[in-house]
Amino acid sequence: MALAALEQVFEKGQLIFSEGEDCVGFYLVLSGRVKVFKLSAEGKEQILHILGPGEPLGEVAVFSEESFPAGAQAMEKSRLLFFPKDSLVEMIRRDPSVALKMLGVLSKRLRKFTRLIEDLSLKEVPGRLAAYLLEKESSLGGKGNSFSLEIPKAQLASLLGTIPETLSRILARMAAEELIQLNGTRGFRILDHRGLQELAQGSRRLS
Amino acid sequence: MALAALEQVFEKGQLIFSEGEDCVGFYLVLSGRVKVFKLSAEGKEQILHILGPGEPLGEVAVFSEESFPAGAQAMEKSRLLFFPKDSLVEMIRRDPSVALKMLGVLSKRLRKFTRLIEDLSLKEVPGRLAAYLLEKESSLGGKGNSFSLEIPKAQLASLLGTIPETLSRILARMAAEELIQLNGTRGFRILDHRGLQELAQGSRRLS
DNA sequence: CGAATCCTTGAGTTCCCTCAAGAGAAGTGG
DNA sequence: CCACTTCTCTTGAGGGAACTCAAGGATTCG
Repeated sequence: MALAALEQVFEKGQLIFSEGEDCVGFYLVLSGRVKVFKLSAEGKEQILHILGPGEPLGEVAVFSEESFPAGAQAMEKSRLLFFPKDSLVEMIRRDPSVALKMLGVLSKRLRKFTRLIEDLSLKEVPGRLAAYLLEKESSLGGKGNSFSLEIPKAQLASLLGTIPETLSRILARMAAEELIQLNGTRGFRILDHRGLQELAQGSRRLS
Repeated sequence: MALAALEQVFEKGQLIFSEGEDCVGFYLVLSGRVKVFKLSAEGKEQILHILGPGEPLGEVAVFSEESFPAGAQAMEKSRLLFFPKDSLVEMIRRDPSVALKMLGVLSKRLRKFTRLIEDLSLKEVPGRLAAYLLEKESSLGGKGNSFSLEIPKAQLASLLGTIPETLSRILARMAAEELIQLNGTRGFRILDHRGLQELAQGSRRLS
């Protein structure tokens, strides 16, 4: 049997699937960026993750035989590869190492969620933001260099479990304390790594 | 090769492993109850899950080749079966269906975390509590029957991402609005299912 | 250049946490 | 069985972090 896989293109803002929908397969992101999110009754959004090229999407639903636990939407024009449910099971049967790989992916995701839960429950917004900035600096720029967010601030707020207004205020305070420097709308430079680290681990607070 | 597995007994309150420790294997709960948790810098605790007989513990660390992402502690005297890291990989090699089963377990856990994140980020404490009570009623008592918490309220608070004082106040308010009835320290009866459901989904608030 | 989106700032409110003290339950030992 | 300690839970007063609502400023895009 051939491993049927179908390439699909989603425009910016297009829904890939909604929470509660029946799962018929999973996706692999080829290009673009996709967000997975939850919505509250009042419409507030919590982003669970943002996926880029090479990352799988919707695998969870395949293994637990239920509907999608969250929605997914393209943040920009994106190409995805769709795998019908059965083909994954088939792939595992052919090559058991696929299973181990998949277990690794899920474990990593679980770890990421653990951290998000920790952040939401045990840290304040400045701490979450500090951690995010430090991580982005190292993955995008390199220590001491300036870097630029790849997502709008409203999306960042939703990723950090807050709202744009709060995010904006906290960035302003960080800048006032010379922890960071803001360049235009999305540009950043970290001035005080130590200070941000202390914020991230809760041993310091903004005044 | 024999599948080495070692039975271990942990007393109430005893640590099974700490966050950050190197993972040398995983456990299966035989009896008792075990909590998995995160601690903040100031000592506040967030319980990630409470595991009972038949549930695996610490699997995540096995697959992602890193240290434990959270700590684990016995909530009462518990017997656990310990499996060295390699034996799980070996089990999967012998019987690939083990991998599928494990994938199912991880998926379920991921789903649970998704809900916890949703709760922490998008719901208020009364909503989380209402959802918890409804779930416990159906798993312990049966609709309309009274039931009794199996954990101290302080632990419940930590599971819901709040503190005992807040929990206590909200229970009192729920009782005042005749949504629930409190019997002694741990006894409950749900009087108004509809009301609690509305609280849980955010379409109603306590006054 | 105009329209639309995104971002910032202000004022006010709410939820929940902190701190503190007392009431209740449970376990221990005399 | 009763005093004792200890643990758990409740209740009050106060404060702080973050949300809502509202409006103005900045960017981006067609």
